[in-house]
Amino acid sequence: MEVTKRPGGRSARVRDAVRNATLAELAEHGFRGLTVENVAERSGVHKTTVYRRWGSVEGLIADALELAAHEPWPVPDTGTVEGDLRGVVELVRSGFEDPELGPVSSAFVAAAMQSPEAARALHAFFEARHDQSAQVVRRGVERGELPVTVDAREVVRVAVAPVYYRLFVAHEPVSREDADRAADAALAAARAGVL
Amino acid sequence: MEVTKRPGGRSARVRDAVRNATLAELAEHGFRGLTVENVAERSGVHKTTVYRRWGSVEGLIADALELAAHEPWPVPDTGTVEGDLRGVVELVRSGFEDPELGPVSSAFVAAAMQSPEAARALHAFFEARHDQSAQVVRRGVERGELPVTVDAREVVRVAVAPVYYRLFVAHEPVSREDADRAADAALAAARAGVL
DNA sequence: GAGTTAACGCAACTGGAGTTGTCTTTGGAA
DNA sequence: TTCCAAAGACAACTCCAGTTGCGTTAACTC
Repeated sequence: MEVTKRPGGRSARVRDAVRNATLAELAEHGFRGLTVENVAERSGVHKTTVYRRWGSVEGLIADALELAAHEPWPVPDTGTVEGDLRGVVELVRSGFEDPELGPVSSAFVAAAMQSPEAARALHAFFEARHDQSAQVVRRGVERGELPVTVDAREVVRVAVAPVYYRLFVAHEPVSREDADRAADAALAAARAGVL
Repeated sequence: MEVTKRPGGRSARVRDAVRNATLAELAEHGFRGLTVENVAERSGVHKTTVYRRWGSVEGLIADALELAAHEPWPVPDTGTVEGDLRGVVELVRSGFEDPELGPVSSAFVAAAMQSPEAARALHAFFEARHDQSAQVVRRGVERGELPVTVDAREVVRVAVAPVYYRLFVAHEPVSREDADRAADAALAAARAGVL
């Protein structure tokens, strides 16, 4: 994306300013409170510029999302699949509890439900996340803790799904125990050979 | 909710007209395309009235959601837990593929992410759904297919979660096989005693 | 069946999101 | 250095979601 003919200097500064402003606004006011005008004012960039380059709030979010997708994320390494997978799920859960990251992450999910552009960006984001997280499952297979037939990415999906389901669909609280149980369930299914 | 001092006659007609118009608009244009003005015009009710009684688009959705929560839904009865749980998950999956129900259901999920009011309504909705669906698990326990210690509602959650996760979070397609696998995974975990 | 008032209809208004046309700045190439 | 075009700034405008004040209708009460 972003086929800019002038990547240097002012354009780059503007882009960074807008991205940072987007994240800051998102953290403060969430997706509902995100407006192009506020982002423009906060970044010091004129609103017409933001409209022309990003088009809308969804565009802003899609752009910020691409940034986030490239950021590395700390895959746990406790020595056992149980510990690692629990760690991954707990990382997800606690991320949404964080007053800084929580609103931003939630905004991403919300935006993707309304904008195909943001949906594509979020899809790519999770594609990357699944790949990274699947590592803990693959290590488990290498250690002989899991059958070689397991679909590592699918195990990750099944493990984290209940957390997202509770948060964004059923709108129930998610405790640490809930997260652990979800990880354990995915693991049990993998051991039983259904994943 | 809805402490109406004049539940009869005109007020009731207005309420029904608006509810139906909301569902119709939702089915046609989805959550993004839902506006108070369109609902007002379609229902033949003046927009001021809609604004005063429902407040906003989210209010309209929350109201429609309460209706949906009370509607019974066909819990499968195939004779085995496998069949029943697969049936439940497949019912969820196919529901979102349905050109009629799909957009409406998706709109509910989307609205709940932006409005506490809709979130509460959706929470109640899933509370009811979980209760009804848990029946298939309880029957499995009675038949001796599952240990008596299982948390029936939790099994349901883990079973359907991957479908919602794929659809609304990771934005991946969900095949029938994916749905079956999710049901099987929850079942395997239940048999292993982790749910 | 007459009075009361909750609920609805109507029209005019407000505010802010998004657009358009034009001028100015500046990055990059010759 | 010079030049040109891409990208940004600015102001003025459009348009529509949401509001307000007031008149009208029709449920409920006695």
